[in-house]
Amino acid sequence: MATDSSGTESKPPVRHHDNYEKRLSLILKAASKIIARDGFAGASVRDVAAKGKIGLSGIYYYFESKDELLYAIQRHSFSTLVSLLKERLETCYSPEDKLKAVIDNHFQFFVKNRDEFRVCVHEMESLSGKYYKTVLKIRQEYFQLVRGVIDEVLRGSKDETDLTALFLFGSLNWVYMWYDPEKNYDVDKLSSQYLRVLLNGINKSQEL
Amino acid sequence: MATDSSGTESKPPVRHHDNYEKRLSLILKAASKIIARDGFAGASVRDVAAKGKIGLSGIYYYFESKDELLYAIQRHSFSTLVSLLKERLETCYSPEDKLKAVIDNHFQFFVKNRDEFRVCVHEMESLSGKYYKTVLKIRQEYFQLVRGVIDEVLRGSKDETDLTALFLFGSLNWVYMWYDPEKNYDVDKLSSQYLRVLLNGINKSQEL
DNA sequence: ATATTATTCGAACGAACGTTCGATTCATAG
DNA sequence: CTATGAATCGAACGTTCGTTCGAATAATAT
Repeated sequence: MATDSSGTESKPPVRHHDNYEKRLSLILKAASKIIARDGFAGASVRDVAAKGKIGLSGIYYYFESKDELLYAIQRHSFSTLVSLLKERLETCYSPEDKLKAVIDNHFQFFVKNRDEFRVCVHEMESLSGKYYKTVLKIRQEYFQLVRGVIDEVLRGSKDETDLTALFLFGSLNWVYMWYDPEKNYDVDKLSSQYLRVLLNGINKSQEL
Repeated sequence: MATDSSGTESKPPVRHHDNYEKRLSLILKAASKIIARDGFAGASVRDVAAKGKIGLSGIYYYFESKDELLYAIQRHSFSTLVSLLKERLETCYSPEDKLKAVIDNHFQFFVKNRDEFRVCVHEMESLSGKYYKTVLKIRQEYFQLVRGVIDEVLRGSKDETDLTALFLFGSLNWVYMWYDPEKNYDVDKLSSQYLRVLLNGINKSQEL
C-alpha cells in the first residue's frame, strides 16, 4: 500500500497529474454501475470504459485487471462501512442505541451508495486469492463489530448471538432487492421500524 | 408448454425414449451445480454438459438456449416451493402455526435443494423477457402467500406487513451465504429459533 | 431384419471477451 | 521552449463463449 517502500529494486517515483484521482474514482463509479447492473461476470470492461468516458485500454492504466477493479470497489466500500460504524458506535452508550446505530449505518450506506452496496453484497464470492482474502478480512471485522453489539443486547449463548447476527445481515442486505428510490422511503423510519421488530418482535408492533 | 397443441403447422408427435426424463433432470441437476458455483453469466454450457455427462451440442437437444436452462431451474423450483407451502398451510389453523409452516418450508427446501435454491435467489434478475415474466409471476404468488400469513399474525397496516415480509425474505434467503452442511444444523431448531425471534424479538429470547 | 426417428456427437461458426503493445497526446518540470 | 514522462488511444492478440449443423448412433415399431 505504501507508495514507495524499499523493495529489491528501486522503483522510479510516480508523480501523477492533477486529476488522476478524479479519473480513478470516476472509473470506479462507472464500474460499480455496470457491475451492479450486469453482475461481475456479465459486465464487460468495454462497457465500464464507455461509461467512464475512457478508452478500453485506458482502464488498464489505472487497474491491472478486471479483478482488481472489483477488488477496489469492495475494499473501499467495506472499509468505509467499518469506519463509519466505528465512529457512530463511539457516541452510543446503551446496547440498544448501538444496535440502532448499526442498522442506521447500514441502511444509510446503502441508500447513498446503491451500486457499490449491491456489488459488495452480490459479488462477495467473485474474487479469489489475495484479493478475496483481503476483502474477507474487512468483512469479518465488520461482522465481529456487529456481533459484539448484538451480544450486548442479547446476552445469550454464542450460537444464538451468531444466528441473530446472520438473520440481521440477511434482512439488511436483502434491501437492495426491493428498495425503490422512486418511492422515497424515509430511511430513518425504515431502520426504526426494523429495530423495533428486532427488539420486540412483530407481536408487539401495534404498540407505539 | 403443451406437447401437442394445434398451431399453424401440424407438428409430428414426439415419442421420447424411456430415459428422456432422467437425462433431462440430470442435466438440470448439473446445471444447478455449475450455475450455483459460477453464477449464470460465469457458467459455461460446456461445463454444464461435462457435468451432465453429455456432449456440448447434446444440451441443445433438451434446451433451446442457455437462458431456457436457467428458466427451467427457476420455474421448477419456485413452483415446487409454492406447492409445498400450499399443502402445509392447509393443515394449519392458528396464524402462528402458519408462520411456522412458512419458515419451516423455506428452510427445508433450501436444505434439500441447495444448488437450486441458490440459483433461484442469486440469479433472480438473470432472465429477461418471457422467461423472466413467467418466473416473476410464480415468485409473486409465493410472496403474496407469505404476505397473507404475516398479515394474519400482524394485523397491522399494509406498509408494515409489506416491510415485515421483506425482512422475513431477507433473512430466509440469506441463509445460503452462511449455511455449512458440514456443521449439520438442526433445521427444525433453526426455524423454531427464527420464528421465536420474529414473534417475540431478541429481548425475550432468554425465556424458554 | 428393416425402417424410422429419437438421441448423441464432433467440428465449426461468428461474436465477444480480457489483455497487451506501440504510438500518440497531453500536462508539467527545467 | 524543450524535454520528460504521465495519460490516452487504436488496433490487434489469443481464448472462450453460445449456438448451429450434418453426420453418426441407439432405441423402438413393424
